[in-house]
Amino acid sequence: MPELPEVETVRRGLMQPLLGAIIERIIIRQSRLRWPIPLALTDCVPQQRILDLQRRGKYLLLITTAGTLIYHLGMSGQLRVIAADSPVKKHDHVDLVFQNHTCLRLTDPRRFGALLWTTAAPQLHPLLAHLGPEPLSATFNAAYLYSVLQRHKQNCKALIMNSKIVVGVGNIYATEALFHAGIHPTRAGNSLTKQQCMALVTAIKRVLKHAIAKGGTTLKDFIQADGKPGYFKQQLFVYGQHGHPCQRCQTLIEKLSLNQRTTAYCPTCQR
DNA sequence: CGAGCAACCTGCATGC
DNA sequence: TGCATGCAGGTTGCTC
Repeated sequence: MPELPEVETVRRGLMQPLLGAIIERIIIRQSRLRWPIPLALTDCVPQQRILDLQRRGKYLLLITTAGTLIYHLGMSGQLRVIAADSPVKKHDHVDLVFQNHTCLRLTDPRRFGALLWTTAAPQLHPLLAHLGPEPLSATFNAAYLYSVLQRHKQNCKALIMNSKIVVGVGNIYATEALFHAGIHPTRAGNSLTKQQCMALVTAIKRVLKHAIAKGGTTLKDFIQADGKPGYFKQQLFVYGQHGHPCQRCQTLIEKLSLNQRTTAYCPTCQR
């Protein structure tokens, strides 16, 4: 489900209901996600207060008095704040129950998501320690991207989706950003000029900011914390548009499989 | 070390 | 209607 804009949308939606809430207990119905959910959570989280809600890449960090809960939504994860006694449906794997009788419910049919715990600074956690810069930060700029891409001959789409290079850019937004930058997805990283890296950085930032402003992209099941869909889908130029005319030049959008992911592009606009 | 790709899961659309 | 197939927003970790 989520790329960076969707996770950021979820974070913003959860801020108001969760900040300051005190955890009463955690209910783990299915611990087998991407990694096993640490059962120690049962003892660690009761009585802890939620101090902050942060995001690093696609990871959502629930900072509590005693440590940090690290959520990842994988492909199909959803987080919603609902009444603690709401009926439990299939794939409702974890409830973080609060003293005010609400709960943060994690639902994840495909179970590619994760819920982990650390008492250290979260950025030191093995999953977060080697992540690249945030795409919306000043650290992610043309000079940086050019210097990194110079060292790789892999196709540029795989490189911008590599979280060691830059976090948060998944299949939808990588596809869209390459269109807006006029770069063909199969181009080798080390073949891009400085100007193209500049265009790509600009396009990534623009697409992500725009998607956040629209509340993310709802394809199938993504919903915001308040249960509403995201509205970015209407702004997609190439993702899912193969067979349709390019909005810029009318050439039919094509698709190919790259790094085991479907990639759409305009053969005229992207070179 | 980099690059390619299998694997982890379930649900859904499609075609026979 | 039923069944097989392929595809889906992510990421790690195995091979070569």
